[in-house]
Amino acid sequence: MAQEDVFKKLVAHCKEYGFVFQSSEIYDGLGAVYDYGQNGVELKNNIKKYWWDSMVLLNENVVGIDSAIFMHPTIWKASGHVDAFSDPLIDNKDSKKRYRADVLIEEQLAKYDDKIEKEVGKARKRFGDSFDEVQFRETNARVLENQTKRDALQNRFVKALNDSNLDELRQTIVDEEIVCPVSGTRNWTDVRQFNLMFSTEMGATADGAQKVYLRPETAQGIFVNYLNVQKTGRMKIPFGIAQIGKAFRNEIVARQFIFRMREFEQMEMQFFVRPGTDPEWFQQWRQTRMNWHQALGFGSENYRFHEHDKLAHYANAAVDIEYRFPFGFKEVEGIHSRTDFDLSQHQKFSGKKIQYFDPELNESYVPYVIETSIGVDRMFLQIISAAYSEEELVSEDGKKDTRVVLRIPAPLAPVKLAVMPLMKKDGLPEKAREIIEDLKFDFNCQYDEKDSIGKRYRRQDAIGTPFCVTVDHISLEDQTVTIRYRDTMLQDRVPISELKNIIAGEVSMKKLFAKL
RNA sequence: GCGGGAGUAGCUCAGUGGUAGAGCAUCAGCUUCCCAAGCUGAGGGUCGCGGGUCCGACUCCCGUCUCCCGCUCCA
Repeated sequence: MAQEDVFKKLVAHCKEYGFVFQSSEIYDGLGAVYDYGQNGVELKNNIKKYWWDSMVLLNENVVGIDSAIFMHPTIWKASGHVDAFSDPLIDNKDSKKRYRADVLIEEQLAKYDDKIEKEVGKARKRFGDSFDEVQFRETNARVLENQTKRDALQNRFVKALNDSNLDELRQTIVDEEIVCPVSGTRNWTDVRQFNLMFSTEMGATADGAQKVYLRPETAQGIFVNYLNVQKTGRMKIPFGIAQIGKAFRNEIVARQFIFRMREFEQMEMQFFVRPGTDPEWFQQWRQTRMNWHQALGFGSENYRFHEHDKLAHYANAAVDIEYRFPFGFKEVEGIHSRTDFDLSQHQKFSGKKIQYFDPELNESYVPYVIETSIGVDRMFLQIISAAYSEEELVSEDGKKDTRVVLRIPAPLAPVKLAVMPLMKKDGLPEKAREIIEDLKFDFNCQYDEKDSIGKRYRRQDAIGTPFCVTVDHISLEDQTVTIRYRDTMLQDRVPISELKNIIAGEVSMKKLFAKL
């Protein structure tokens, strides 16, 4: 089966079995926004619990917070998002290629530099040791001509950027006769500004309102609370702050189902360390995080690290953990060494001292930060992708058959067990209800009496229920039931009184933590 | 945002200028009983939405929304 087909089936399966629906579907939907259904929300909550517990419960030096989505607008200036999240884009009408207008102009500046360096290089070769480079640069006609053009372009470019003058940016591209590298033409569209941050207004009256942004990442909520948590929690470096929350990005192109959404959820942990120890903590967290992923048992060969060669403005090291999705290896989690960039920026913009007094060193410093950042929705998609399988079965009498089963790790499964009477009579339904009454406070249970028992098993397979408990006539005599396992389809007969223990052992998060 | 393709029942799809179909799924009843597809019956669609042409539009035209593929972007 082709991989795209697998992906299509996944999307269909997610809808058909109540995992993921398109947002506002009865109104034709809303682009790149999705809702989680009755089973999806359970799986999602379990993923968050797996992460949260592995961070906050398992590490005594990691604590959690829940910061607001709205934050002071200056935070986004300090973080660099106001500048970096808004790109002026221009399309070439012939090649249909899109470029960042500022990048095109920067490349043009580089071309002037190349021309100048070429002249200088030629002269150096010609004159050898006696070459006076400074004088050459100041006097050579060709160098001066290019330098003048370059400076003029530079000034014009900076002014246009500062004024956010998009027409001027376009005119600059036209005047410089910049061509599309693909089509070679100068048939450009207008320059348009894409702001990747959503904004709204706070304050009821129009004149008193201030522009606020929906956070494009949860990290800043942690940084601006660094002092609060460190002081009130009496935290000693190294320590971490974890947070799970929604973030919003107005993506130009948001596609591939829930892989890239405009409203998404992040699970982030910022780990504050002594400057200079950041490389070793970076190594440690990258391994810890990989272990967390692989503990789910989907096969280590399906994961890999992807080292960044191009680093974001705040980072001195960055690596992604990628999973082999049906559409290729894609990022699920990022581990970034963010240096002291964020805390220093907030120190600068807020005017508050954000430092840690290290008693061992007897000095104060701005801590360095190692960030682990994972998308809940991507993790959800990763698990569904990994868990989805179509199996060919051959029954005892040789009949061929297929089943669709979600092999979700039991601790993450939306429904832990289904209890069903073998037949809808003779008191079996009542007995089944009785069992559910006893277990429903411990596990998410489902009752089903409709259709044949085999069909009911398949329905549970399709949503990844790890255990099916069946009540038959023997149950009424000796208080035992059969428990059928999703992955093997095998059954055991066990006393009803032991059900709780058996299932609890299998669905506990401890089962996963044991592998960390 | 550009180019290409698509949108008919919960799902997969058929249909075609003349009152909307199938299979599966759902629900009710019966039957069998430990691995889907037994019998009987029922519900469910203003054919993505809006406009136009026409006596008449699911079908033709225009617009729009959404999805898929490619480009582009990705902290």
